[in-house]
Amino acid sequence: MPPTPAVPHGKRPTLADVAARAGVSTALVSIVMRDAKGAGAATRERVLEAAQEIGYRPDARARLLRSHRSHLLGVQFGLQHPFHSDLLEGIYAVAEPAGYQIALSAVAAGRGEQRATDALLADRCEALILLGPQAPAARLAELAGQLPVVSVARRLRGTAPGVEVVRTADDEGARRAVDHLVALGHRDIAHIDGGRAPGAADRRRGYRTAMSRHDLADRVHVLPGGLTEEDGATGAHALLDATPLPTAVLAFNDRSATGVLDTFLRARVSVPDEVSVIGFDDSHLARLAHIDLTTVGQDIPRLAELAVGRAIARLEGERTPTGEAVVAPHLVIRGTTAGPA
Amino acid sequence: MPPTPAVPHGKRPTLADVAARAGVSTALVSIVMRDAKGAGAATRERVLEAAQEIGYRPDARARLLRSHRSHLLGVQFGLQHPFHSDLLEGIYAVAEPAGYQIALSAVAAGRGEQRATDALLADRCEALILLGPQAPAARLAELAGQLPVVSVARRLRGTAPGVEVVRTADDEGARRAVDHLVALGHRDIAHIDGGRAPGAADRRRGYRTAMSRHDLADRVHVLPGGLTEEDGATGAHALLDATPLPTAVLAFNDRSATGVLDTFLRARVSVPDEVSVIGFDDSHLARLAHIDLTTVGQDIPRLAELAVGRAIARLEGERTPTGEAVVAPHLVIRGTTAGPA
DNA sequence: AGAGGTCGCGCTTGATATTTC
DNA sequence: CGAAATATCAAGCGCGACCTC
Repeated sequence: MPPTPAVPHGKRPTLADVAARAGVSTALVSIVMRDAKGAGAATRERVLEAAQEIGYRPDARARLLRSHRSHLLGVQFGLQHPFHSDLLEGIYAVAEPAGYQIALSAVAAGRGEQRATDALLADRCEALILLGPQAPAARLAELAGQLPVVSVARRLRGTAPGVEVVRTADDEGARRAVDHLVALGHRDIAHIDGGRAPGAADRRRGYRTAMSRHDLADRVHVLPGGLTEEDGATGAHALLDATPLPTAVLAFNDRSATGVLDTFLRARVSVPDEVSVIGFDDSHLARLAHIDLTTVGQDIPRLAELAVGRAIARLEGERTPTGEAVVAPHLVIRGTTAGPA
Repeated sequence: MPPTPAVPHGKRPTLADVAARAGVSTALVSIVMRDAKGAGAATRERVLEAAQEIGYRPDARARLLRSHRSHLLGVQFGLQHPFHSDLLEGIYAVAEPAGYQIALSAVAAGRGEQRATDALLADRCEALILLGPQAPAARLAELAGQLPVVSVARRLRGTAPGVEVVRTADDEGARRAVDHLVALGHRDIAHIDGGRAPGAADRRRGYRTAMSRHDLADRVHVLPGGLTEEDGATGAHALLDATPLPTAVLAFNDRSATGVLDTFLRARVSVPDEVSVIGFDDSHLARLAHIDLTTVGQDIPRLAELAVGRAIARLEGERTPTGEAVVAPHLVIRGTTAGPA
């Protein structure tokens, strides 16, 4: 037999129940539950005890309905993006201490961004934080007309007025990677890009610019890619087919770089002895001892802090968008890069 | 200049606003917004138009507050578990067509399961679906005393009355893997286990049982592991150090198997020519062309369907827990297994 | 300062009133 | 005239802001 629950299903206790049990008014219970001032120490204790006994929990919805502020930040994220998971960790860590709750809405197969944001709006979020949104700028602008919107990791210049943008300096990241390789003595550096993924265009541009700056414009070699391991593997195969091999490869991200590493291993091409490989993101993957990938790290805690901070700033008085917040990436040198043979 | 929003910040339109604009009562607007019967076609159109014009959206919270049913399923998941992401996709796919909304609450560093479930309860979820919960059985029983609780992918027998359990037959999965290897001619089959991870004990047991059934009890070799790539790599190194190498390795999951593969590649041990490797989960990773991992697939759509189904069944009348729902896994044969040399 | 009373947030939901054939 | 279709009314859901004692 299951243990007798303090409160059977379907009969959730309310403020009034606690009040009755403690022999006080509901208003007082409300005060106590919110830790507001206006209640004596003795009563406070009695109320808390009564609440405990009957298993009372404040109803968040009723609460939000009544108070004009909801202190709710809606976050849209992609279920299949580990990078979004990392950002979410950071967002929780910043938002909750600041007194804001997070409402999550996932983008998944069969559940597009429109559905995700609609759910968030219906939940009365005060602001939206969108991780790597793919929606057209017009849609973002439309949302921004209704409430503060922060776009993380997607560049949007001018086309979506009112949208706050928080992103990594992707071009600078690519530049740092190229600089590092050139410093090691590389000249033939190929780039397997990210196609139409957020940030891909900037990384591609950063790569090109950096190559030119080192007088290597004629060595520029961009291969079409994407954001998965498979895209990296495909790119690596293309490199193997077209001899000679470059001495270094800059992949769009760590997942792609992993595909590159794997392909080279199978082809008996030694990394970093024959070819150096650099990733992007500094994901958990890159840090694993047996991958040990040199990569461009995004400052995830900082991105999360900025995203939440911008949203809150807009909610708490700031009228105008601050424009872009661009966070510098940093190079993390590990074992997949070395001087050319 | 940003486009003039239909509704400026902070003045969210309500039913009453729509009613005033359409010249009808709020009750009627409510009927129209819910697509309920009781409104004429012409009025319906007029109301919808008015709602559209002023950018009205129903307030989900007020709605839930008023109606006795909330049709809200709370789902707790781990941010760093790709397997949970896959399950979530399935859960969305089943729940929304059934008329239920999903409230997400993530477990992350600094945000434990208690916090996660508390948030869900405060949100007035009608039932809880917990993905791979690690909380003590007593806590789960306590929750089950308040509302229907479904635990996915964690075994709980007897110790947590009232909790519905949906899980894969992990022991059977391990058995199928061993059977496959034995059929190929393997006898020296090692198992790098999952330590204390959910399902690890069952997989370990399934491995042992299957080995015994094939009269290979004396070849049983279990190495301590875990659920990450690193754990697999560590196990593989241990195998390499202690000659002779087994002819086949069963890893706890695909991530662990990836670590094993990588380690063997680096050590110039050919897979599957010298050693066969099997994973568990049939994650996206395993399917990648360049990994091509033989693995034990969990039936994610079925797990999701059962989890949501059980929760809804309990909400819609069924009084008693149905006990465990155990889903059969299936072997997915790819390129990392072959006969021994 | 500590306490209670009251109203209404935005919505749904019976019961009730008005129409139409 | 009565059933069915439309529309309205009024009462809260659980809570917090504000007022009073």
